[in-house]
Formats: sequence, C-alpha cells, structure tokens
Amino acid sequence: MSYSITEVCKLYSLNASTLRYYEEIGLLKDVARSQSGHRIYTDAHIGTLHAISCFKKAGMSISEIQLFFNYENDIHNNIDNMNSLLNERGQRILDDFEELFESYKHILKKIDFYNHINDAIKSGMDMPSWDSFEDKDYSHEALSNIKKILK
Amino acid sequence: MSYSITEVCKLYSLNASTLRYYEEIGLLKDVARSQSGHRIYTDAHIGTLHAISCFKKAGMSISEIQLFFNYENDIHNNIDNMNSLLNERGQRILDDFEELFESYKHILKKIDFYNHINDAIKSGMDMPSWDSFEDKDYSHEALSNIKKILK
DNA sequence: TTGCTCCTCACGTCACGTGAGGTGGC
DNA sequence: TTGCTCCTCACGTCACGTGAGGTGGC
Repeated sequence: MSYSITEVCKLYSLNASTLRYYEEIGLLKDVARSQSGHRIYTDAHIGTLHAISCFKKAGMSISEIQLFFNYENDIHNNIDNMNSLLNERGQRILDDFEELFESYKHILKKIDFYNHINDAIKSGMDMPSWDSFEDKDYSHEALSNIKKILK
Repeated sequence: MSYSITEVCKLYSLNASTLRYYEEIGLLKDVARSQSGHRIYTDAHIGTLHAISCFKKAGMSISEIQLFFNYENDIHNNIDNMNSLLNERGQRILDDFEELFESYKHILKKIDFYNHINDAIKSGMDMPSWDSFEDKDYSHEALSNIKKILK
C-alpha cells in the first residue's frame, strides 16, 4: 500500500509539516515522490510512525528516537544499549501513569468542588471552602474510571 | 512558610528559569523580594504551582491555565465555563491513559522481542522476526504492572 | 578575599506551525 | 478556467534553557 501525505496525517493525527520535518531531520527515510513531486509513503513508513508515536508518548526526545533507530541498524553491537533504553522507558511510563493518576484525582477534586460551589450559588447557601476538600480522597472514583478505559 | 527559588524548584523538579518565566507572564503573581532582590515564595505560590503542575499534566496550555485562574477571580459569572473546562480535561486525561497504555504495551513488546534477539545471539539460534511478535498481546502484563503503581 | 545564591538580559533550542507564493493533474 | 492537493522556503511560536556578567550577605 502507498499513502499520500494527508492520508498518513489522518492515520496519526499529524500535521503535514510534521511529516516534512521528520523527513528533513532524517527520522523518516526514503520517502519517494510522484511525477508531480508529491510524497509517497509506504507501509514501512507507517510502521516507523507507529514506533515514533509510541516512543514520543514514552517521553523520548527526537534525538533519542533517532539513536534507537540507529541501534536497529546494528542490533548485534547495540543489543545491550537497546535493552537498557527500552527498560528505562518502560519504567518511565509507569512513573507517568502515577503522575497522570495524581493529576486526574486533582481534576476530579476540582470538579467536585465547583459542583458544590454551583449548588451553593443556586440554593443561596454558604460557599464551601477549598480547604474542606483538600483531604478528600478521589482514588476510588479515579481508579474505577480508569479501569473502564484500560482493557 | 516562605521559600527561596531553589527550594521551590526542588519541590516541583523545576528549573529556576521556569519560575521566573511564570512570573514574567503573570501566572505566578505577587512574588515578594528580599532586601537583596531575591524572590520569596509563599504557601499560596506552592498551591498555585500544584494546580499548574496538574493542569499541565492534564494537557492544558499555559494560556488555558491562565484562563482558568482568571475564571477563579469571578467564579459567580464563570462557573459554567469552569465546569466544562474541567470536565473536558477529565475526559482528556482518560484518553491519555488509553494512549499511554497502548505505548506501554508497545514498549513491553519491544523489550520481549529484543530479549529473544539477545537469546538468539547468545545461543547462535535463528533470529525471531518482528512479524511473529506483532500479534502478541501484552495487555495482561501491562495491566498488572500498572495496578501495582496506582493505589 | 572566597564561595555561594541569586539577579537581569539576551539569545538559543526543541518540535513543530503558519503563511506566502507557486505547481500540476482532473 | 476553477478547485484541489501538494510543494518549498522563510519566519513564527510555545515553553522554557543557557550563558554572560554582576550583586550581596556569611
């Protein structure tokens, strides 16, 4: 299969300029051109973009991703580097999960707080204070929402 | 309590220039100075930074965070805007969890793949192909690692 | 005097995004 | 001829980071 630049953009929710940028810096290689000069992407590029997408979400910079791709060209001599890089990133993602979880609980707390504010406004009652929400725990609600997502 | 710039930096793993930048654009307000011109932060600033940290992890841009802080100055007239902004971000975080989960599974797959490559190198056996790993499912391993983290 | 922390100001950086002006096949 | 997709090239942007040169209290 071959793909135009907009087709690839839609697959990964990217801007065309991002794909041109990746090509310019050598992250996407061997992008062929049609007679009219339009870029033609292949399934190999799609695979590379999938890896790029995952690595970026794992918090890797573009130069780290380039490094890993370089390692892949000489696996034999770089297998240890690759393993340690991947294991680091695996741990990093778990840390990100924890941070995201804390942020999510904070957002749930704010939602709950402003719902109570809203009730107070409508009923003319006293406004609750943020302090009275500080110690509330939203772990259970957060976890149950997240479990619905991760299957 | 009051804090120096490096004390605050350590609390949130920030660079001092980030705190100066936040102050410059008006995200951190009313930062007092010592006689020698050094910045003095208060517990109020720590609270603001906690919110900034969570909002940033929730994917909000700095101008969106500023918008929310502005809403907080006139809650009565902006309660609906605040609720919709918070609910959007709550949903967005759940989407982020899903994306992070997919990335994590991809990393686990790569780790497994290169471990098999390593075994093949050491034993002199045939190299496994990436294709033979494509269909493997790492959901169970991913979920069990994540569950250990989220409490 | 020597460290040490902090300051300002200007410029650099990363990963793109935007906009002007132009091309080429239905 | 008119859209439409795509092109190049230059400059802009967001959220900081870095480095030069200087200050002020132990």
